[in-house]
Amino acid sequence: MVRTVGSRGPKTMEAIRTAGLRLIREHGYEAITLRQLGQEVGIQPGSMYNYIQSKQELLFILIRDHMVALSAEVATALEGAIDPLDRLRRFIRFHVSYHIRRTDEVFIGGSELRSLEGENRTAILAMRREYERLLVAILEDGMAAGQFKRTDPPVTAYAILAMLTGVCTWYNPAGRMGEEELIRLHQDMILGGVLV
Amino acid sequence: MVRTVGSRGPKTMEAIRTAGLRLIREHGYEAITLRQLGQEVGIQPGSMYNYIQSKQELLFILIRDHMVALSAEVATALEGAIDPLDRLRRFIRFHVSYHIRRTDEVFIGGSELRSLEGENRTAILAMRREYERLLVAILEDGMAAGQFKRTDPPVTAYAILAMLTGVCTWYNPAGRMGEEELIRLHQDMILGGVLV
Amino acid sequence: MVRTVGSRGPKTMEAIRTAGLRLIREHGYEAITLRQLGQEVGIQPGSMYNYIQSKQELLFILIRDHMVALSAEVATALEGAIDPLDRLRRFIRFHVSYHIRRTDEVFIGGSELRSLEGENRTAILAMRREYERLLVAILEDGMAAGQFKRTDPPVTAYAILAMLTGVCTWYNPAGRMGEEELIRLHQDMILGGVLV
Amino acid sequence: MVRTVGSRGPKTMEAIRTAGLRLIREHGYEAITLRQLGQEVGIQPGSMYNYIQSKQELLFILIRDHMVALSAEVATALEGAIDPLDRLRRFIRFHVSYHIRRTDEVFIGGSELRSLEGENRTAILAMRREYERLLVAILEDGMAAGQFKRTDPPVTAYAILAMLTGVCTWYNPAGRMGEEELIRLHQDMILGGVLV
DNA sequence: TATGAATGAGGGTTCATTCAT
DNA sequence: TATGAATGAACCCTCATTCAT
Repeated sequence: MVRTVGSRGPKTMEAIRTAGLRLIREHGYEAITLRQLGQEVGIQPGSMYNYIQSKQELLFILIRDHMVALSAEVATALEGAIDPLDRLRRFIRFHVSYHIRRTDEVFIGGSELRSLEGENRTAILAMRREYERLLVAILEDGMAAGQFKRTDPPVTAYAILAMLTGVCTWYNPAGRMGEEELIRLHQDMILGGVLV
Repeated sequence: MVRTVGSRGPKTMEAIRTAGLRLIREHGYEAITLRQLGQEVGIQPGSMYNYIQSKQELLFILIRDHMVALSAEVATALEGAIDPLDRLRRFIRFHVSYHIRRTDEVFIGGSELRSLEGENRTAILAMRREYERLLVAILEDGMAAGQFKRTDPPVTAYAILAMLTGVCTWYNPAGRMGEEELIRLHQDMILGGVLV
Repeated sequence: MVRTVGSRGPKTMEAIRTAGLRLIREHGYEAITLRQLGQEVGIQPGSMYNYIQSKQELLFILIRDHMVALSAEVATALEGAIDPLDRLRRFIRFHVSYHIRRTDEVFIGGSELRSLEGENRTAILAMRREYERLLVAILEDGMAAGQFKRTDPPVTAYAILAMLTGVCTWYNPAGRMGEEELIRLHQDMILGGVLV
Repeated sequence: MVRTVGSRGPKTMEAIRTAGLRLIREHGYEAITLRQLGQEVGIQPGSMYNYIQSKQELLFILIRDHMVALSAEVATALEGAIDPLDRLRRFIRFHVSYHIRRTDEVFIGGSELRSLEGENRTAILAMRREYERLLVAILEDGMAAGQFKRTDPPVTAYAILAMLTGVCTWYNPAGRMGEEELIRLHQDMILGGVLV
């Protein structure tokens, strides 16, 4: 759709990233072709190789950059907070906020993991585990402090992450629910459940 | 790997389904080839066309049959229950149980929706909406009865479904947590949250 | 269209011939499939092999039978005629008449010759040459008798045959010109040309 | 056979056309494969798609270009001639001459029409009708002028065209009859018939 | 005789990738 | 940097043919 014809230099790489994110999100990594991508960007397929080494590398870059940003931003979001309950609230706020801001990256980062090969996959999985560990640690701390019910922390973390990450698949920013309300709803659900 | 050599007739169709589910789950619909599938089943790729009309149709059949089963079984699971709280507990139990029993179908049913074309996609989306409506209705009833907190029912339903459906991506039946415990954990989380 | 479902025995062979003629004429030998043919006849493709040895053999049979009939009938048509002019008139009458009665055979006999392999092709070509020789002989006799202009007999024969055979590609029996008139027109053209 | 190794750019397209004409003429459109064609041209089958959109389009291009040339050249051939008899002589001369110069195009243009799909076929048929109309008009004019016998002009035109077009199937330029003699023979046959 | 399932070869076409210009 | 032409592998799918039942 958006076709930056004749884009040159650094702008081209940016155009490749943007178009790549959108196309892969929409059709999946295996389903898209470098021809499609080139057309979207406004260059010939062969020219793509001035910017990327391979289709696989493009996927890796997109996911890795997203994971790097996620790690950096979550650190900022939790900065200074010590109380487990406070940290959990902040974690939820950050995660939801990030996931509706960068829907494409997040979605791809989950669904296209299986298309990553060898070391690429290993590297990303390590970063994911690190991120998950943050939540597990919060839960453990909260349980130790007697604030949270005693459960299996990793499993509870997975359940929570599944719920929080889900927003990137169905949340519509133009819909009737605003970001703030969405965050509250998730904080309430996770902290207190549905019961009155 | 498992090669049902010389499988004939109806057995072959069943072998195609089983191998198809596993392969698509593992590599994705776009990534697998009918050669792979044929090899797994123990027949030539062309012979597949005695059972399916196209690769696309195979995907559709796999997802559709899963949705049909899901609809039928959830009805049984909720049968006779009237109290919204009871219905919610049963819904969670059923959903979790089904999702760890039929991991492949469930995973594919979510991740490969985008590979369905035209009417195939429309048909499946309709069935999904119908299923989601069940949970929305339970939430609405419970709120009306004053049992559940007042929230946006569809959004809450999406959040809950995301959490429950997540089990198919990470739950390991051979791990230290049994099915019953997993169900309880989810019932507790959804009903009462993490707070003490 | 006409589907003789469950046809048995000798009727089946006849159905194969008829359907074969129509389909090959319409789409060409290479373009049709035994599946199409089977469907038209009302049997499975495999069952065809109870009647024919191969697709190639079917083509051969269809063309050969047509050539045999052509040879037999032209002999009858010329029987008793001695005068070259009389023979030529009869030849034209017969050729036109046969070619609008058995359009499919005739058309296939010309256009699908190149699809005949090895000996099959040789055999048919021999029969064709024999048939052409008839006309060449008539022309030679007529020239010797001073009735026809002196020209190259084989070339003239080819030219005449091209004109006469053409009717099977464009003549419409339901159109405004009847068979008798069509025959006269060709007799007149060939004998006297267009000039007054 | 002739392999223009390493042919680049426009030369390749020309090589595809030439080889295409020869192969299709020899084996028929349905019977040839892009692998064969590629080998003849000296490129991989897939590379063909830098020049054509599909096998079907190649056929269309070959036939269309021939029809365009035919139309253009016949106009030149008839230019300035008014007398119907003169026009008819010129038409015969041109048609025969063109048909023995471009045997492959002409043969394909007739025999592979049935392999053209949808609009492609419609377009070519329209061009053919236009060409045939030229001859019909000449005949009508000549009859009106009292020069030609009164007959059904379209049918007579078909008969003449069948004879004239036939040369492309049997004429051998290396044989004992030269082009000029061939033209004369057809002019004489059509104008005056075989009778003395 | 007829069927249904299978084979094995191959057909048109696509695509990531390369490279001379 | 960008292009256009090429490669080579593979993909989905079709088809003549075989054969146990």
